[in-house]
Formats: sequence, structure tokens, C-alpha cells
Amino acid sequence: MGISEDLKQSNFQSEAQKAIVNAIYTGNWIVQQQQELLKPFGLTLQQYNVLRILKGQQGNPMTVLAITERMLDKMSNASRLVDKLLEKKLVLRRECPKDRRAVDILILPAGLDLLNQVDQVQNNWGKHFDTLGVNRLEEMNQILDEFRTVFSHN
Amino acid sequence: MGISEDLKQSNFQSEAQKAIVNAIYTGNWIVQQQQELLKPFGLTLQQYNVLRILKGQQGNPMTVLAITERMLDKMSNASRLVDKLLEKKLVLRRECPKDRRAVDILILPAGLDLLNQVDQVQNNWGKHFDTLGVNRLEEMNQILDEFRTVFSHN
DNA sequence: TAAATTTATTTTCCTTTGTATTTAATGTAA
DNA sequence: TTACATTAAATACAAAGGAAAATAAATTTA
Repeated sequence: MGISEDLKQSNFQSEAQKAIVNAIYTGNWIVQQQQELLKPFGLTLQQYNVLRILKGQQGNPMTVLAITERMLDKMSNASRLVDKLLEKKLVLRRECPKDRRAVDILILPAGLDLLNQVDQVQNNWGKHFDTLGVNRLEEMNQILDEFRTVFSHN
Repeated sequence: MGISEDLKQSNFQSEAQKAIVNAIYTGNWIVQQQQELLKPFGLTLQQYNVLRILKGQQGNPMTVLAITERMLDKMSNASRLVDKLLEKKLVLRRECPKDRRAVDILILPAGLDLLNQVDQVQNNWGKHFDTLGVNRLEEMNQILDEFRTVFSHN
């Protein structure tokens, strides 16, 4: 199958139009796959991303603002996401001693455990793409970068 | 700029991991751009897509089910989206004479007008990508198709 | 220091989604 | 025909998301 059956029906005005739709479609496709993977673990993709960011700090606390800055989707309300993780007892929230406006967030052992379980499934899933070969994947990354860069020249 | 500054920070385990994140990121990036374009017209991306599907029918009515089938994001509730378009008086809803369960939806002149305005802005925006050249865009479409196809072999 | 401004986070409001259930009409089989 | 299953659309409800306002602490400026 090339571009999905539905997409095939549409006859695109231009190759660019097709690329635009293809990029959206492919992004959504992956997101949906990831969400399916996460469902059994009771995590949304955003919550999972926050957990990973926290894990990356190796036990050091992070303020909500710092988390926001590291998130790819800046629009998502990190405060809300942390709330959800707190409900699940995966993270700890405490007042930042240096700045009482800020709040330090720490990933708990339970969070790390869950993350390890998820990562195992995730990595396994991701391996499928290795069959494309590193060269092809590099090309893909290169071309997607170019694609977005078109607009930097504004 | 290659993969965005934020993405650069992450050091990916593999080229595949990077491609996965890149695909999600690029898809979101386009969606956000499109949403910005649509904002002044008071349309969400999904509503816009439904309008375009209706326009494609050239004045012929379409049932809600038929709309759903043509939507790329099947999960979106076409009934709800049509409701919104109805509120804006962009479409007409009437009982389908052949099957009283079904409902025929028709795009109104106001809907076509709005669509023409949007399409003008949209096309203009899309032209930026032509600078990549048709060959490069074809390559992109090819590689994204390959990327998704990895999983067809399940 | 007092007042004004900025910063960090939370909260609120409202819209949009995901999912499941409901309602009504049609189709099918006894 | 009645009973049962299927189909089309709408509705309900909870969760998630965008955007702005509110709260509270820190910083700057006069």
C-alpha cells in the first residue's frame, strides 16, 4: 500500500499538496500507534513524554517551566499533565526551595518502573522501522527537515 | 535549522527513533500552520475538511456516513462537525428521501464562498513548498509511504 | 521601602475529542 | 406479520486541549 486507500482517492492538485497531506497523515498514524501502545499502561502520549523528560533528569528535580520548555508540544499545559501523573503517584511535587513561586517535580520509582515497562514495548515496536535501513531513515529525517525549513525563509 | 532546536537537544537512540519523532513533529507543525490559517475564518481543520469533501460533490448531497468514509480522521464525529457547519449556516441538512434514517448534507453558497476564500490563502501558503522541487517532494511522498508500509507486514 | 512589573504556576472557561449508548428506521427470517 | 439483527445518526459523558485570567512570589524601578 502506498499512501492509504483513502488518500489515493483524492487526486492532489500538486505533489506539494500530497506531501502536506502525507505528512499530516503519517504523523497522525504514528501518534495513533503510540497511543495504542500506551493505553494498557494508562498513560496518554503527553503524560508519557513528561515522564520521559523527568527520567532524563536522572533524579534531579525539574520545575514545571523547565518541563514545558523541553516539551515538543509547548501548548500542552505541563501543570495539568503533572497533575495527572501525581494522581497516578508516578511523580512527586514539592515547593522549590530557591523560588517559592516554582514547583519541583521528581519522578518516583513507580514512575521509572512504569517507564521501563513502556520503553521495552516501545523499543520493540520501533525496531520495525530499522528494516528501512539507516540510510533511508537519514534521508527521511533530512527531507522532513528541509520540508519544514521552507518556511524559515519568511 | 534542521530538526527543531528542541529536537536537537534530544540525542536519539537511533535514526529510527529520530524519524518517529520527526514525523510526529512535522505532522503537528503543519497542522498548527493550517489551524492558524483557518482561525480568521472561524473554522477548525476538521470542519474545513468536511466542507471540502462536500464541495467535491459538486452540489450533490451526501449522507453523514458518506462524509465519515471520506474523512482521513475517521474518529471525528461527522454528525458533530456538520452541526457546527450548520450553526454557521454553511451547509444544509435534510432528511434523505430514500432512507429516513439517513440525512443528506449539502454545502450552501455561503459555504462555497468561504471555502474559496480559504483555499486562496491555503494555496498561497502551499506554494512555499514548491521551492523544494517536484522530485524532492515525490521522494518525500515515497519515503513516507515506505515508512508506514513497514507495519503492513505484520 | 512602596509601587509597578515580571515570572511561575494554577485555575477557569469553553471547545473539541474519544467512546459508548440511544433512538429510529430498515432489512431479514421464521 | 412478529421478532431479531443491522444500520444511520444523534446524544451523552468524561477526558483532553487552547487560551486567557487569577494567584502569588520575586524582581525592578522610582
